[in-house]
Amino acid sequence: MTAHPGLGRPREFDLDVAARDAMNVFWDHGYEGTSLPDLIEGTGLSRGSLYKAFGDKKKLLLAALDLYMAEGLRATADLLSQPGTVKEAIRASLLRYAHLSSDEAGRRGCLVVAIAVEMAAHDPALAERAAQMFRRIQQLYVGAIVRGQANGEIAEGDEQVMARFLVCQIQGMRVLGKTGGLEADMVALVDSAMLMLERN
Amino acid sequence: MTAHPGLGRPREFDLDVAARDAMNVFWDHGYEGTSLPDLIEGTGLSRGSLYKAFGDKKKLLLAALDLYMAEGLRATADLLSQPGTVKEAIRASLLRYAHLSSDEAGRRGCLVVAIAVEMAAHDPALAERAAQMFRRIQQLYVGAIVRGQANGEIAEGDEQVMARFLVCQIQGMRVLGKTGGLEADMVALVDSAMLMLERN
DNA sequence: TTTTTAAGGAACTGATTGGTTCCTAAATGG
DNA sequence: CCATTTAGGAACCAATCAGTTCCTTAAAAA
Repeated sequence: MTAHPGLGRPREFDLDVAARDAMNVFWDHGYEGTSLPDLIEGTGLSRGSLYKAFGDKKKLLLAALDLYMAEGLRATADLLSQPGTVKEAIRASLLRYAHLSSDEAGRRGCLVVAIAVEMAAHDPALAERAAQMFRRIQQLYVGAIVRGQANGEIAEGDEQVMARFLVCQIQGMRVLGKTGGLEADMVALVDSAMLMLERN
Repeated sequence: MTAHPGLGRPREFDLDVAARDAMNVFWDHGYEGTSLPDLIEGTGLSRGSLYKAFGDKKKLLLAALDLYMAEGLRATADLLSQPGTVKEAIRASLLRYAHLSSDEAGRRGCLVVAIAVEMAAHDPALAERAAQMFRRIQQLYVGAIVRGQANGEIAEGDEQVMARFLVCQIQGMRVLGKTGGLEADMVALVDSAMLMLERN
């Protein structure tokens, strides 16, 4: 779907750009709340082009979701592999989520959370997609925690449970941020969660 | 609107029952995902009766939300005021949320979270309603934490931050539960969160 | 019984929904 | 230059949407 077969008129728009534009529309209005005219306006494409490129509305959401998840995972992975102590790296990644859960960004919320809350109960494929995202973030933190435990920075304990706990805290911040919280309050939540790594 | 003025034909259905029926519909399908026919089927009422009693779809959602929040707050308040140690009471209330975030109940999720995620960014009144719910749960936990600190059960520390932390953990569980988690995993999250009260 | 009030239901509105199907224009490979 | 293939857009589809209006029916108060 991505590579041009070489024959016939080539696509005049970028699939990734279109998916990203659609992502922003779904992000702001959810799935049911997004109409085809919304997507047309957001991408600047026509109905025909959109359907030819992505199939239908649901498949377009999946493409947008994959883009969103890949970028989110990359951002967290980058922060967790930063030089310095492991705890500093973990805190930095949590502070990013705190920032994303505050003020305007917080009000906008997280696309994965929005789709999980809106659609997971009715759409097993989307539920699995969201669960996969949560698991992957968890594994990123598992890696950091294991490193921290190895060098004595982080208390012993089930690394899966500790990582899952951080993921839970992150998703909680994203929900609380929907009603517009101050970043200072979110940072306090991060500091509370960091204590878990001290003593477990 | 609740009390019958005494003149004219009295209402043949119970407002609370109708609001509760509507609550279940919104709960399962969200706001945008709920159509008027859905509400008619769910309540067993007609369009005319529904609009005469509640005004419009949004006001019906508010009535349903108020019912949901009142019951949720009462359940948590009850568990927190149970005899025994304060920590046992807090744990019991968190275990209730863990149960509500597991398996089928988890997949169904929380109406307040659903509405907050779907509508808060676009509807300030609903955002405030959800924020109010989060604040009230937080204050319930503040009361318990202060009691626990007074008798030495719970570590010293900012009771508002500690309570907010628990609320954040609760909302996180409800998000994770949307993709269908095991209750044992949720209980492990509760135990992790309880550690916060030990040492802060 | 009469008057007053509102419940309940049916019919209808204009707008919009997601989705399909054309047709024309254009860019490629041969 | 020509044949092939697809992009892009316009017109159109049946279905459904939230919401309104009107009318009949029924219950209470006087």
